[in-house]
Amino acid sequence: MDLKKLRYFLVLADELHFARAAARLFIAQPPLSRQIRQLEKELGVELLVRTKRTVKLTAAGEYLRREAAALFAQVAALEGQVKLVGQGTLGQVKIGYVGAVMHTLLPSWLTELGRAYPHIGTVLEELPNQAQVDALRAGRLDLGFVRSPVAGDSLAAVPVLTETFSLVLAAAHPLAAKPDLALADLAGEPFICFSRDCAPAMVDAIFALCRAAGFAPRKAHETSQINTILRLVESGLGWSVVPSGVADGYRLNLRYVELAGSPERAEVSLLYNPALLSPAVRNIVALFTQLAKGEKKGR
Amino acid sequence: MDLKKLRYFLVLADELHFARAAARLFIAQPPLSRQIRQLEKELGVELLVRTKRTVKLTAAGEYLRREAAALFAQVAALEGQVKLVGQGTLGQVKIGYVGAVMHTLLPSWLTELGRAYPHIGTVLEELPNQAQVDALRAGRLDLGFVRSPVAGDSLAAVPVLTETFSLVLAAAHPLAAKPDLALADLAGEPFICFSRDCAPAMVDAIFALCRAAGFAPRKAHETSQINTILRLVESGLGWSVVPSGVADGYRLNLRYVELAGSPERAEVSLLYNPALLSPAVRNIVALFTQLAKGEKKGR
DNA sequence: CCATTATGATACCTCAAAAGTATTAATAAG
DNA sequence: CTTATTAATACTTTTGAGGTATCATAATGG
Repeated sequence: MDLKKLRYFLVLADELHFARAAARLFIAQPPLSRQIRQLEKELGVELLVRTKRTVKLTAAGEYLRREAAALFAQVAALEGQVKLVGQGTLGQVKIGYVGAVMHTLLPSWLTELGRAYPHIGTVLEELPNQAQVDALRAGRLDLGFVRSPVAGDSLAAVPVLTETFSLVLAAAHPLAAKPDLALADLAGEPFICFSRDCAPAMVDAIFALCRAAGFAPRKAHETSQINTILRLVESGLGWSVVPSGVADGYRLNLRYVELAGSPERAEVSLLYNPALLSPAVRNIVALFTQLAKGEKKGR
Repeated sequence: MDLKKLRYFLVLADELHFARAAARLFIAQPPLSRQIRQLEKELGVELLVRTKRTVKLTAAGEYLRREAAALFAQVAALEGQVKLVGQGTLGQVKIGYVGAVMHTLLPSWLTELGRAYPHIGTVLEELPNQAQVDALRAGRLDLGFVRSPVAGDSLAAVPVLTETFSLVLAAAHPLAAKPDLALADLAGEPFICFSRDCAPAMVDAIFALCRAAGFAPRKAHETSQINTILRLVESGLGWSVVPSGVADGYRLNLRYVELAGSPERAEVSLLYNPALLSPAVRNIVALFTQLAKGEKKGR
């Protein structure tokens, strides 16, 4: 069964007159007669009763007429949707992210994404840096928000957020009350450290900050999740240094001291695989690059 | 977009190899390449990335592959269903009936219909005789259960039920207590009559019964619904004669006396329009004719 | 009742497009 | 550097869809 034959049948079912239907289809009457008979032969069913100079649909014809119309609607919808996928305005995009960005730019950027491309769906997954890099290479992920720079060759990176670091300390800690609290004050205190495996560049930057303050931190605990670091700090188990942005995200009993004086910065980049660049991902990268420019200007 | 091209694409998307896909489609490789490129041109979208000796689907290709598979499933289902409609095992049939048969054979016959043809749906409508005849002629109805015989030329009738008549009287009526109650006893009493317009043959038979008993009934009230007749009789407004079958249907305070002695009979026929005979209706007529034979043998 | 008209079917021809064959270009592998 | 693999290209063949002319049949009008 061919869509052309079905289209012919639909017009004929509408006109119930071979010559008029053929005219509407811009073909002559005999080919129409033939196509319809072929369709009937294929289906093994009479679709029309041709009698007494008048053409009438059989029960099977009525049924086909009703259902075929629905089928054509679906085909048309499918064609349109494939075009939209090709243009990158329809689709599903898998996005990975490090936990911290959920407290900074991700929610508002996803809102913008929904506004700009309402028919693009997202699958979101919080993942450590390296897992995202692997997933992007393998095509299991379309986009990643990672702590940059990453070693990833073959992956493209767009810096989207640059943050200062902040010293963080339990509000209940004896030193928290000190007005001009600085990094050097914590030289002897236990340090809660982000895992170097997950974001080496960021950890290196934090250690560089300490070195500039004249000491090497005493590493007491290590974890790969910002949330865990802050909970440990709040519990009085030590102090830490985190990107300043997370201060807004978690409402805990903590004292933050921004370390804006030093040149060290924590950077988040948007990562994607240029070899597997779908139109939707291309559009999103463009949108997010634009948003990143706005953020920088906005500050 | 053509189903043939779509089928080619589906196989290619499955194989991701032009030569193998072409072999599976029993065509040579160049025509397949051409058809796929035509499909891409029609849709205005790249469906495949042909690079590095390896073929890969784009996002649009992935989308089309998924949706096209569903589309083919629908087309196959449609083809099957049209065939079933042609065979008369799928469809919807409009059935009219006079009220009385709802208390005799209709419920059990519809159960049998559901068992024999589970995919045939029915639209049931209680209608007087003449309305059914008109609707059958106009094609608004496929089948009718009527009091026969009917004047209807051009309609085919199959007798399906022959009933004796029963005299009916309110249980509270003075005469109801009489043990050997007969028609002649009611000569002077007011008679509740079925409308002759609706089923002339049946009313004529009832009057013939009275004439045989030696009197002409004194018509007090007239209605076209059995239910109304029985209610009026129960209220003591008069007596009537009805087909015996209805005695089982209505549980009212009535006394029935079967008039089996006379040759008069009430007959129900299955009526249909042979000019508009769909396969489903043909099957149902055959089934019901069979059931009617069983009923007759069963008695 | 016959001539006329309307309508779908049939016979035959034409042509476009789909499929086939041979070959090429490009790339990966040894 | 050669060989093998794979899709694309050029060209030919074949199929089948569409066109024209005509026929058969049934409704319509005088």
